[in-house]
Amino acid sequence: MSLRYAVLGLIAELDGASGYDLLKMFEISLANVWPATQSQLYGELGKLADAGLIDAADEGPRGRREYAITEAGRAELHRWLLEIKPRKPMRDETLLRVFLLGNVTSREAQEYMRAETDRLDEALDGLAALDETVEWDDDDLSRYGRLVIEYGRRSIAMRRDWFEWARAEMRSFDEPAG
Amino acid sequence: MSLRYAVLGLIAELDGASGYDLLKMFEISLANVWPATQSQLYGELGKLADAGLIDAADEGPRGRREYAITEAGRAELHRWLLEIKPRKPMRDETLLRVFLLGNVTSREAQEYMRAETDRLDEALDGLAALDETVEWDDDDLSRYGRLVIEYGRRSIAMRRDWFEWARAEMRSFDEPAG
DNA sequence: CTTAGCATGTAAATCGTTACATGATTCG
DNA sequence: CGAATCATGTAACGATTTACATGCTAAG
Repeated sequence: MSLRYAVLGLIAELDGASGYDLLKMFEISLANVWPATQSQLYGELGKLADAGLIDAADEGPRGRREYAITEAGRAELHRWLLEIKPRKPMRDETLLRVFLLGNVTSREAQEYMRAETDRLDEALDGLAALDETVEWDDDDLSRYGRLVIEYGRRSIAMRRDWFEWARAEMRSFDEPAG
Repeated sequence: MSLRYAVLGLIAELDGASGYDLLKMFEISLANVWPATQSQLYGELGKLADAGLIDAADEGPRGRREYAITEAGRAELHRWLLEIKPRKPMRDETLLRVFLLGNVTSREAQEYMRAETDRLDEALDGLAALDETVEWDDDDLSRYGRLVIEYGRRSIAMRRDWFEWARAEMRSFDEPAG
């Protein structure tokens, strides 16, 4: 159900947005936190309107249809944000690989870890460069968005350090058990 | 497609396992990295067998059917582990909430962050306690599993620190922009 | 007038979750 | 025998991905 609230939340912050607007918004902001395709988005807009959580305006210029959040929508969003606790474990494909890394040779496994460390180093450099060019506004989306970006940075840094540490650990796997 | 390789990888490491065995294995090991339901598992076993990546033995005692990985399966697993790079962004419901936190009052948002910090502190305590009781074997699954557990610990610690930091940042949102 | 960008939708396939259904065997 | 555990499967629904299909409008 999370996409539903991602869409509802974006409509609430933009107030007056078309499916197309939201799609662009997803690309530049939510993409790394909760990706969504165009198909999914338009489908969700229909369901939200049916549920009375958003109002759809009549068709404008190019068949454009603007949506605005209703009072019921605001209440539902508020409830979801504060009262519903996420409890589903996140899927992490990289970790799944590490978990199964006993299926390749120790040499291959360590090389894999080294490549991942390098990749994350590059990602960190990229983020640092980005940070110098982006200008941040003072609206809610930008302010909370900045916090999420910093989360991303810390997350990458942690992964990088872990890969380096884990690779060192793996070197001891070759030695006879002690 | 990841579940496919999770199952294939587990069969490779256990060599000679039933759907039921794999299900139990998922619960105690992979659950936090790649959860799967019983339905999904049995479905995947059928598909893997159809694809010739695993061999199904005849029905044993209670309708039990043992699976073993084939050479083709090993090759495919090896390829996936080392050559396929994960590129899909991970979905993170908590981050989605933070992103949309401009939709509640600043007070509510900060209280939310504080609660999350506390929750993660508890999780860290729980992990520390667990670490003292669990005994680790010397097989691949245990060794790589231990690395994954450490990843989990670092991940939680990072999240905890970030929530604390972000909450402090949010206090400045109330002041007039500078 | 042609292209790029705006704008919306539908179809098909796969993946994931929940629930239901059934039967065999072991242990007390 | 009755309960717990072993063991497998199916049905239905919702979420996600990919691809296709269509038309409008602004700018060069």
